Amino acid sequence: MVSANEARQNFLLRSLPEDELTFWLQSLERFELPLGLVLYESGRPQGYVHFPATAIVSLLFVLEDGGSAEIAVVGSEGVVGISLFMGGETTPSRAVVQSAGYGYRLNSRAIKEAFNRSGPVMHLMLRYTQALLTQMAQTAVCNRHHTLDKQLCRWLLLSLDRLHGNELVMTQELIANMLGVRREGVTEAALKLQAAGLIHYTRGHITVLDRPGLERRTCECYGVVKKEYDRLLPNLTAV
Amino acid sequence: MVSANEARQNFLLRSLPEDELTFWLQSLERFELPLGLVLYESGRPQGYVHFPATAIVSLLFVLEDGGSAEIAVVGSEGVVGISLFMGGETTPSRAVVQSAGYGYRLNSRAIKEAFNRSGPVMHLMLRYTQALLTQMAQTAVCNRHHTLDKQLCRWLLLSLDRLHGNELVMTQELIANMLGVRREGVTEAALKLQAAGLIHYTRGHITVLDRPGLERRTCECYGVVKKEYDRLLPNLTAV
DNA sequence: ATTCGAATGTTCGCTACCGCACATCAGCTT
DNA sequence: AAGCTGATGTGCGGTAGCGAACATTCGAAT
Repeated sequence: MVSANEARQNFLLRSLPEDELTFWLQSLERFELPLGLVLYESGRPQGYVHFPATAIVSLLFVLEDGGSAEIAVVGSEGVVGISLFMGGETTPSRAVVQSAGYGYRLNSRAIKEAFNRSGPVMHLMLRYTQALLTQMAQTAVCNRHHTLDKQLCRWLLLSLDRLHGNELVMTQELIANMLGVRREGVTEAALKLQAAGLIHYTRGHITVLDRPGLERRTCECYGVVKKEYDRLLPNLTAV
Repeated sequence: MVSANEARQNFLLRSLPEDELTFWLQSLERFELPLGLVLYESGRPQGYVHFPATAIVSLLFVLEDGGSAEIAVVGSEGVVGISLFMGGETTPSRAVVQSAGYGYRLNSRAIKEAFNRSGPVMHLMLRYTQALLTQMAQTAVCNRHHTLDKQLCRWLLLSLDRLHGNELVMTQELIANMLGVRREGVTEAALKLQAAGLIHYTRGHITVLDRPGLERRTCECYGVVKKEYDRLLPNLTAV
């Protein structure tokens, strides 16, 4: 059993109609999300949707040869497991905890019932899904056209937006997996950003020193996605 | 006014409950889709959703510098304009007719009403949306990891699946825009495929000679997407 | 304090693709 | 049948990122 105030740490839960939230509290469970936990594996049925509170979850597509790429990040603004209400039950993607924390989970039956029972719940989830869709699409374009430097900036900013504070616990190896590039490439890009005074890092910790600087250096993709999230999910940033 | 049999050229329309389809027929309009027509421009409100019958529509993301990348293709299996029922009204993407033909359009109010009125309609549209989402995500990974050769194969196959016949009317310049690469790169890749006896082409026309060969040469991305479409949209291929 | 393993830094040759310039050519127009 | 225009072929130097091998160093554990 979770309190309403706890649940409100997540934007979607906070945006539910009052009576829905109250009803959900019966089924919501707090759920720890340690770094690296695989919430969903490609093609496997999912028992729960997860609403991150303090954690960040990456959605990854994995290739046969082990290559991978992050297609979207989900933090306290969203929900992991949209295929449950979209009707597909599974997706070909993997969901991995990228930044440790906790969240709340709701079992598959409860989310489906709520989705089908309540128009406002449905519309909220669908607007979020559309935002997620934009993030995925913009990531695709970014993969095609932008340099690793800029993509790293974008990635840092996306993560930062989903965290409180300005420090990421994250090795370059993991970032490389997310971006679908070589670790050495990340090292090189990170060195440049550090030399430019934008970030500082030590093993497994990245501190953002100059956020506006990062925003100036990143590609337009970050802004496009952010703008779309703000448009589709009003009051998202007004926390 | 469109007849039920005409409308059934599109998979989603064909999959509607009988009474829904009958009701839709009042509002459906046949709509010509000539090559290059821009159905939606990024960020512009959309008055209609379009159900292609014989045409193929590309969803493109366009960058400030004019760079672009196709994030998904929609043919007679789908619908263009999901943001109308997803609730966002617009998307940051552009929809362009990639292969001329026609389709049926339904005004924004009618699709929203149907979506909200009928559970089966909603679930059908959402399952399709999830399939589309998979296509987008897999495209993102493919952009990152696979060679132009393989991507061209994937692209040809995706287009072929949405056509009757084995000839595409399409210049290399356009394909380059879709894939987000240089035209010369497409020329080079196309030459290889032609040399391998898989395709034959003259100015603006590509004929696929050896489809199984293309399937052998493409990356796994094609198969992943196809499998997911078949899973989410049963009876799609049983035409 | 030492040790050890994981994280980071560095180098090398290589490949795919870019951007540009230009040559060629098919097929439509007149 | 000549001419034009858009489509395709080709060659160039340049670059970002790859893959592999290796050097270094932080910091946690003993």
